Amino acid sequence: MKLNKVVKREPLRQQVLASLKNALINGDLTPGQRLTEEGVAEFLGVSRTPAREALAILHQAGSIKRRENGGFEVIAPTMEDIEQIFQVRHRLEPYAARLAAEKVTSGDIRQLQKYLAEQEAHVNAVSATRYLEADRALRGLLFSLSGNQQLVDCIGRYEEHLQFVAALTLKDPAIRRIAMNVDRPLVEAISKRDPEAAEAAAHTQLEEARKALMQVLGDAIESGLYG
Amino acid sequence: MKLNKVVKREPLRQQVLASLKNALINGDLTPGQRLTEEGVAEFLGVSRTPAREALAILHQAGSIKRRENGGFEVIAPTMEDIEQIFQVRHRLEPYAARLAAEKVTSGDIRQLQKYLAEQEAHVNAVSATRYLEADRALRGLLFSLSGNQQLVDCIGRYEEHLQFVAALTLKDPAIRRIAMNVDRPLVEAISKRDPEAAEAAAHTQLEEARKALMQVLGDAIESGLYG
DNA sequence: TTGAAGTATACTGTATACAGTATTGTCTAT
DNA sequence: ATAGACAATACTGTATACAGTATACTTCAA
Repeated sequence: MKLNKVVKREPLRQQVLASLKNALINGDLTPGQRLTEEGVAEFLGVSRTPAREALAILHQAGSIKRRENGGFEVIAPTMEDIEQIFQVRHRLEPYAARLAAEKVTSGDIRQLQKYLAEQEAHVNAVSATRYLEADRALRGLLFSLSGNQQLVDCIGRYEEHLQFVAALTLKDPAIRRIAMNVDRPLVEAISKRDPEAAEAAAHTQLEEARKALMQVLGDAIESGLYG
Repeated sequence: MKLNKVVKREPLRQQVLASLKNALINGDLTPGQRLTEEGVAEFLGVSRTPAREALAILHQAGSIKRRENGGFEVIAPTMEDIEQIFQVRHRLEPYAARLAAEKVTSGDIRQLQKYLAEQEAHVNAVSATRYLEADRALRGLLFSLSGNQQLVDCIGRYEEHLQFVAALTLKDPAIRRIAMNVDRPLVEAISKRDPEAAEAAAHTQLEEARKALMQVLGDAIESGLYG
């Protein structure tokens, strides 16, 4: 039997999807922006088929919505959406943190702290990119430590809707510093394998995050930069 | 200006998707079963394109998974998956029930009770179809009464994974009768606008449902009818 | 009988063609 | 100048063609 090729060529669809997701996260695609199959296809130099499929997946995931007459547009979460998402987060994420604290291994703890250090290192940077990457990595690991894949999937569902607003919020180093102050205790509680403390820290962290996001979103809407 | 046509023709993709979803729910497609673009297309008399898109959506939703070498297969939730889903349900659904009890209107209550009566009417029927329809309708309404669309979406994420096993479980009228015994108090608590009682009833209901599903799934796996 | 090679088959990924529809811009007649 | 008709444009929905690849099958040789 022949071995599989080491290089497994990714379908174009996946590459297009990755491009679009990336653009959504880093703000190249802003809420309200129009997207058509042909436009995406042409821009990325592929045919309509993979573009169409990537858009369908994004649509299914809720990151974009169909326009009245053709095309899609990037979703612009309202303040109400954000409030509702945080209600759900309060139900799920502290629970995930608790489970993680019960199951975490020493290796996991090292990795969590590595991500945290990575955040610390970029907390005052001009660009928030590296900070955000470390943040996403840390959160991803933390949730997966819960050992409950269904829980991770549920959390993943709304994460994407938050990313644009979160990135907007964390552009400001001052807010990053505040965020670190509530991230540290969470990692610490998990490192001490203290489920109660982890759950409490997750609640605190969410409350801070909610306040910051609502503030920034409110300002953005008011100044007409959004919506 | 001309009025929009009243009849807005559904894309084939949607029809294919609906067919497949329906087949998943009522057991025409059983876990482990193979699905190919061409097979679906031919069976439903459409070209590969809409079939492909419907499959992509199902895949994205997690109802089917890609096979090693071509095609998809219907997902077969393991006992662990079900346990994990119920952990999530315990976090979300009692909360949704609580919110619903706080916001429910008299009209909603009438509708809930109508669905409950519909369930009662078919609890001993030979086919579980009508019972299941009423059950889905009731749950859908109940959750949407929470007023939190993000919460509804999260709940919707895993619902599909449960439906096959739930349908299998509720084939047995005896289990349907047990289910009614825990459904009634929930609707009652909401009708009384009692959030505490609603939350508690939802927990109880979930615990009963979990036990029943695990039992049936365990038997099915043991007898090799599944997996 | 068995192993190896070559061939047929089945399926996906991708591009492209074509039809249908809504919107927009333009031209003409009044 | 303006209303109304008509053409151009911009999309999506759907079918289909074609290439690439993995699997199964068959055939031929030792």
